[in-house]
Amino acid sequence: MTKRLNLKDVADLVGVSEMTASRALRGAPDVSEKTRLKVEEAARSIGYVPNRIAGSLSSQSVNLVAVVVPSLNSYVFPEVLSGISSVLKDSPLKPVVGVSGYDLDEEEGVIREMLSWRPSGLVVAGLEHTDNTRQMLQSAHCPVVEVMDTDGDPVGHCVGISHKEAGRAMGRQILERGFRRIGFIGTKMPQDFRAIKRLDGFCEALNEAGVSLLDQEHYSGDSTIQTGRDLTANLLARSPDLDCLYYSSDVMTVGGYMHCLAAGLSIPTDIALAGFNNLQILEGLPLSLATTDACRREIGVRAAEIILSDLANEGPRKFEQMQPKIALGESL
Amino acid sequence: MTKRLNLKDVADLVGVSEMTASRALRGAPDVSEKTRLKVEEAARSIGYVPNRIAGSLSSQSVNLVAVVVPSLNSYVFPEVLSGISSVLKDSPLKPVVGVSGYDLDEEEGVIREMLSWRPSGLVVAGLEHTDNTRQMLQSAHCPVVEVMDTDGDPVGHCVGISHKEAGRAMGRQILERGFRRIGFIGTKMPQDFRAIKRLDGFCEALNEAGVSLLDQEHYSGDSTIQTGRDLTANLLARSPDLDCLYYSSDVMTVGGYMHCLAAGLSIPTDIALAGFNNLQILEGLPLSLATTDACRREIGVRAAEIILSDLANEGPRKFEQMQPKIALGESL
DNA sequence: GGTGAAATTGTTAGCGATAACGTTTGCGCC
DNA sequence: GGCGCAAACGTTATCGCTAACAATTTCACC
Repeated sequence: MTKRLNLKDVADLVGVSEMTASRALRGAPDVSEKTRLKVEEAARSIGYVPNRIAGSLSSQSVNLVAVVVPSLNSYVFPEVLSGISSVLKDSPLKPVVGVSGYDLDEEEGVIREMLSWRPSGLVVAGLEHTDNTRQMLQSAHCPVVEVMDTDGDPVGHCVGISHKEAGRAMGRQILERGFRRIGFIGTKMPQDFRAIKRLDGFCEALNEAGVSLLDQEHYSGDSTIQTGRDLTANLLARSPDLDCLYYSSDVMTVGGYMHCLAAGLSIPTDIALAGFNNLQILEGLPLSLATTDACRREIGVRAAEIILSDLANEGPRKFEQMQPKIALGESL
Repeated sequence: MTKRLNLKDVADLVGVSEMTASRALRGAPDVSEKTRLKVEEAARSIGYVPNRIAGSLSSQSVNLVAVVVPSLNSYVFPEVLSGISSVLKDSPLKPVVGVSGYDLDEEEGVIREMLSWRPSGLVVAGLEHTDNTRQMLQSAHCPVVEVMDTDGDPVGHCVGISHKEAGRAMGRQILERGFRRIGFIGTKMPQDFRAIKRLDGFCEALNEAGVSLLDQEHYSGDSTIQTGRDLTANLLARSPDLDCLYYSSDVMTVGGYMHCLAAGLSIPTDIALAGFNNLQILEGLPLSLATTDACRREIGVRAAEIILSDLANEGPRKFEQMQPKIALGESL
């Protein structure tokens, strides 16, 4: 193991002060071109990597934006991330991801960990948090954006869609198409607040038309095609007279579709299917499945933009509600 | 905006020294239970979040493990991450993810950024790096594990599978089943080294039997079902006499399957399909598709274990080659 | 009560960089 | 040559915390 390199090593090699070396490497002004080149060359030659821990402590600024999401396996959040990254790419900031596992206590821990690095911004999925988390977000010395959901009481900025409204809209579409014997397949309730809200809105729409949910199935953990297929089989075995199924996620809907393919059910004649999110996996299927676009990428983009603008010029709290679009496809 | 809280605020509130407060909050020994409780209570009451930047600078240790992967959209790496996380969960270390976008220059930047935070360990996917990256990894003052691939010359520890061997094995299986008119669909070559290696091995196996690849299609960017479907359609239109297709990823294979469903082709009679990775999306399909399990989770687990053990007791460089298992399914 | 060792608390000195301000150098111009 | 200003470079203090060591308190036991 060789010596740990620091700025002094570079400075000494060139024969300048640490300050000059620091300025040169950061591209700060007040350094002659000649010196800058010498310093850069020296740093490269010995393989110096600046110590951002020291730099950040000294400058009281950290070029990171914390992003806390429930899961990376869900096909949903990578796209939000991608939106965030695309905006931050043109800034000095970098996203750092934390995963909360759909657990508010774990979220609290992850957010505490994140904030302990004093990031320049924090993006967190969802509006539901523990009291401690809310206090931390309140007193965080950086812009905070709560994303995905607008049905609730945000602590910081907020960008998302109304899941309740999304559920209601899909309910109306389904009714409008004449379906009346409707089932639901979704995540186990305590875990996914947005899925609950969609189901709430969905049921409201049905109730307004005097229709009620006939049957439902729940699961916990990440959504998978297999789960969707199995639960669809269960549900249809138990309630064979259902004519339409609403799923809390497209992944599950695809599973339902697979069940239908295997069981020889035709869609939407035998059974209609509708999901949520407008995930990429829907593209390329022989049948286009009904879904609601959750504006995931756009939410990420706006979240990052809000952080940048708040950092540039602290403005009032923003609350932006996007309008998710239903794609009816051929499955309704 | 309220005052930025620091350790002194907590210490003053309790009436102890910063050092005692620091020890209490870190759970360090040499603090009376009574004092510890008072300090913890005080910290909670004012909402103090420790500043890990300062802490890490002072203690010269950072409880982070950097993980650099090409993409988070690919369905592949989240599972490696999950393996890493499951192991680190029982340690003080936390994973931090960086995304290199299948670009070695970007990888260099991401790794430099990561190392500038002086992490306790670094996991990076792949053995191919720029010269600068290799130098950085060489002189990094933390354990480095290169994962996924064993066909090459690792700088640090290495855990993975031989993609060349995996390709060869699948080639043999395909030949053994009597297919001779074989096509390939994969990522554009410069981008994905492991896909190249699989194709190399695959072709070697064919050549040994006097068979050669009849046709192929390439794409760039992330693998999607749609792309798989489109390229399969293209390829079969151009070379209708193909009897078997090998894909560089299961996602693409699923796309191929979807094309067959839509085009009324029966598998494997009309056309046989084989992919790679053994992704979760294969589960629940009406037809089980041939694939090779890439041991993704297990690789993540071992990588994290190696970091922990290296940290505990610097040992010799490790090189671990896992044996991927072929699942023939019903598509060959 | 005095003693000594253990338990607990405090003090000092950095960690490696940068902000802020001070000093020197370069150089045009009278 | 000397003045004055700007560019280039250096010095000092500090960011918030912790390692290492010093000082104090506690307390069992004679």
